[in-house]
Amino acid sequence: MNDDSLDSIFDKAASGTSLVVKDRRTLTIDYVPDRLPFRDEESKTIAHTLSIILKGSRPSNLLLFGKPGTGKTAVVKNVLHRLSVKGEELGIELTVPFVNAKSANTAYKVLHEIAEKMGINKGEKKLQVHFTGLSMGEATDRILEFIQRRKKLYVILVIDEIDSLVEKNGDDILYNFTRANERISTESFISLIGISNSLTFKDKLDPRVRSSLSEEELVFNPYTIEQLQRILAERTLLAFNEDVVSSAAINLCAAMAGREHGDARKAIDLLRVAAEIAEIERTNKVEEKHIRLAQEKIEKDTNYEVLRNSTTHTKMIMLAVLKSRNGNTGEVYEIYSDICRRIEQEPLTQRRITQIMSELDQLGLITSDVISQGRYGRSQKIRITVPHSTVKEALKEDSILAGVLSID
DNA sequence: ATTCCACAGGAAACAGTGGTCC
DNA sequence: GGACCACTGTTTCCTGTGGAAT
Repeated sequence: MNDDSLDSIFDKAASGTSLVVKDRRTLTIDYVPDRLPFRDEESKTIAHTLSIILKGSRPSNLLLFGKPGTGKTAVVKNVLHRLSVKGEELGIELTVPFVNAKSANTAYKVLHEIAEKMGINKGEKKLQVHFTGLSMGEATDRILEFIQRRKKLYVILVIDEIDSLVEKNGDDILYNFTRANERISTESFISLIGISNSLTFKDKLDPRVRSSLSEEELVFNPYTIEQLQRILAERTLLAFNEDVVSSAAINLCAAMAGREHGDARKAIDLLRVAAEIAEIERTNKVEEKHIRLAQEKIEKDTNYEVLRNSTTHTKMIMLAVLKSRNGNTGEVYEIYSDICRRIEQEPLTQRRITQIMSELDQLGLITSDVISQGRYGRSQKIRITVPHSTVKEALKEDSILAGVLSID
């Protein structure tokens, strides 16, 4: 590629023009305001439940279930956006803090995030919830005190990925919030919307929390391939220049994402990466081959990034699995310990290694089958599921491990 | 039927860090 | 400045497990 073409690429980037994409943002966000992600029934049910708040001024809680990419979050954001507008028109003071429990991955962080979103931390110093230093009880008290003092404030607290919060931290925080209204003596109140990827998470809840939290429940089924096609067609209209994306490409994209639990987010991501590939090729069409290349690229990039950003010990375990002959837990641990010795690092305990391996399994970087060898014990047969070249490439970037890799 | 192996994985505790409160 | 708090990563201790060997 000569300098002229490089210049023209930068010029185009600076002017924002592209042969393919006209609005890149609509391919990177989950939710486009005022466009329901083809979940009319679900949207109406949620709106109906929340309308109680406007009409009758009393709290109501709601639980939503569904696999990732089934539009739960988008629907809630959409409905809440409209509710806020309506509330404003009616002169009702409404606040809708939205917390993702996967990024705020401890109970305390959730409280901190709520305080941030509600603007508590910008107000009176005595009520602020700093990101550490307070007890859980004190942090909860401050939030409730803030709500109490506002006399008539309706809070609709949305906790996304609520199952991951409960799994890691128990349901204490949910207990506190579902009971909070008993402690508020003014007209203010809190309603709770929980969004969960797992249907079974309710079983882990205290019965009192379960009964008040699941006043209303809604299950989001995976999108069908036809629905995915409609979603993609609509995004294509918003994001791409006219006649850029072939209908065959949209169909393939929908079919690929449909195979994996009807994940709309994945479908849109696939389209975005395909568009990037088409742009690099400097064509003005996104076709089936771009979708297939995008699928490969996404898989490779994700694995590579996960590995590259892992700790040195995690990388050493991957290397040990790579080097092991039969992939038994014992053998892998021995090889790992040997690598540690060679680079003069203290090995972690076998218990910790088991834990890291189960994390790698969840990430899909390795798989393990339990095999029983009778009197010779039970073990796991561990295999790497990503191309070995990807693993080596990612490991090479670690200065500590580069030496070990070059010897072998 | 019992023993025994080589683990898996839960629970609790600990160390170190970084923070607030009084 | 000492008491207290939460978080992350780890270790220690312990119980449970499937099936070949005895």
